[in-house]
Amino acid sequence: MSPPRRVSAKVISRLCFYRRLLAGCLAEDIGRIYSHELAKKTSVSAAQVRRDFMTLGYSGTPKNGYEVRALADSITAYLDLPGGQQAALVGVGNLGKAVLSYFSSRGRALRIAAVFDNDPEKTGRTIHGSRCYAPERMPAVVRSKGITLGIVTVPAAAAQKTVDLLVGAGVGGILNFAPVAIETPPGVYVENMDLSIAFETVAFFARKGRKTRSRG
Amino acid sequence: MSPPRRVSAKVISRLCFYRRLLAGCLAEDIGRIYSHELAKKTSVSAAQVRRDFMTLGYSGTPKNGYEVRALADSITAYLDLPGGQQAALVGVGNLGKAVLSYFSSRGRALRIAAVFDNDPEKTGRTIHGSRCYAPERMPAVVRSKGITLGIVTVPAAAAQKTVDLLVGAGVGGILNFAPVAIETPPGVYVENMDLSIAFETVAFFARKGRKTRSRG
DNA sequence: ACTTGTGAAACGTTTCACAGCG
DNA sequence: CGCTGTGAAACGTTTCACAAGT
Repeated sequence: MSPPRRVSAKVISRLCFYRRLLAGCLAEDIGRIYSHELAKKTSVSAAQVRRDFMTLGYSGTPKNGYEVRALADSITAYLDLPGGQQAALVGVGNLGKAVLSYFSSRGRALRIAAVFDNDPEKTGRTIHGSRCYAPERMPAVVRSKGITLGIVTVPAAAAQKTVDLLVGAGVGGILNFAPVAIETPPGVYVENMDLSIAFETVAFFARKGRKTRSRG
Repeated sequence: MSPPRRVSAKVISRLCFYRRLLAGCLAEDIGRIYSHELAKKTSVSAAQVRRDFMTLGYSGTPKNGYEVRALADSITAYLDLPGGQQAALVGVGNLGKAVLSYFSSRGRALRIAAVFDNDPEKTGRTIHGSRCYAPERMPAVVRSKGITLGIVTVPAAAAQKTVDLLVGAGVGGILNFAPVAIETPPGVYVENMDLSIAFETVAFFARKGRKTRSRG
């Protein structure tokens, strides 16, 4: 029951995954679950599952395993900010629109509160429920809506500039879909989702045979 | 110059990234490059860059660093299958379409040769340059086109069934966008791109301040 | 002086294995 | 018994640091 000083991104990703599974269990009226059952559904080891839960300070019982509802609540208490968090998406092209529609039907904990695009055709309109602004308005909008993270779906050439704008406006995290490495000041978290690299990596191993990797 | 028996996915991802940068260097007529210069552009350490290149069996010279063209060719020789590879994309929804358009303008080394969807409105038509088939035709099409990897952009509920079909048809790798863990027989490589989990993970660290993570 | 290539150390992550408990 | 929680071992990855080349 001694949580590590600094939690790794891998642990956080897995906690997100467990929570999603537990929500499924609740929908099926499963009230209790063992670490090895969760392990099976997530393709990680049972020991890993138990160790991840050490982070939460939530304990199961040897007799009954974990109580699904309490465990899910415990993960949510750990992961979510009580007041929820707002995100901005920048770049409403093909990929941006798809990501937007993917995220638009979410709970209140995490919402895309604004989107930005430099196409005047798009600014002023509402896309998948989010208002579209010109990039110049980023500092003002980010601040007024309390946005804490940015999703970058602009072309590679515009990515660094976009990130600088977002960071300047005060966001603490970036989900970067642009196929370039971006620079941020220390303290700003960056997660890169590079579709091309993922594609090429799978292609390489498709002929070599090797185990699963997870990103998320 | 002793390559490891089994190369990790991380190394492969970085090699893909280096190659892309080197292509940019060639476009700018940069003929030679040092490990620390590449390191700067990729946000990895110079030692890491050099160690990654050990995998290739390509050596630079202490005097001049690496020759860009030769290094890029060396990476390509290592990563790409000489005859190229064909991919199938399954699930032509919002995300599937975006991924398709993202990958449709690629070189000959990696092509989406067929897409599948169970919507009769879509089958028979050509979407972003790829012919759309009904899922039943997967075994035949995969075999006849020599497809070696699959991209899964179907809803979570259909993911495992889709993967089983793909694997049954003979693919050796899966790029999985569905938000579930999928099972595959040993020897089939799986890379998970879970957008929701990435989003939630960034949200968590956006308020905690921590360094970059890459997936690809 | 500047590089590269690399053994060895440092660090991070996962698994093992077992005490303790209902 | 079969489970959880966890110290310790095993394994994987990155960085350090330096010999050697030019």
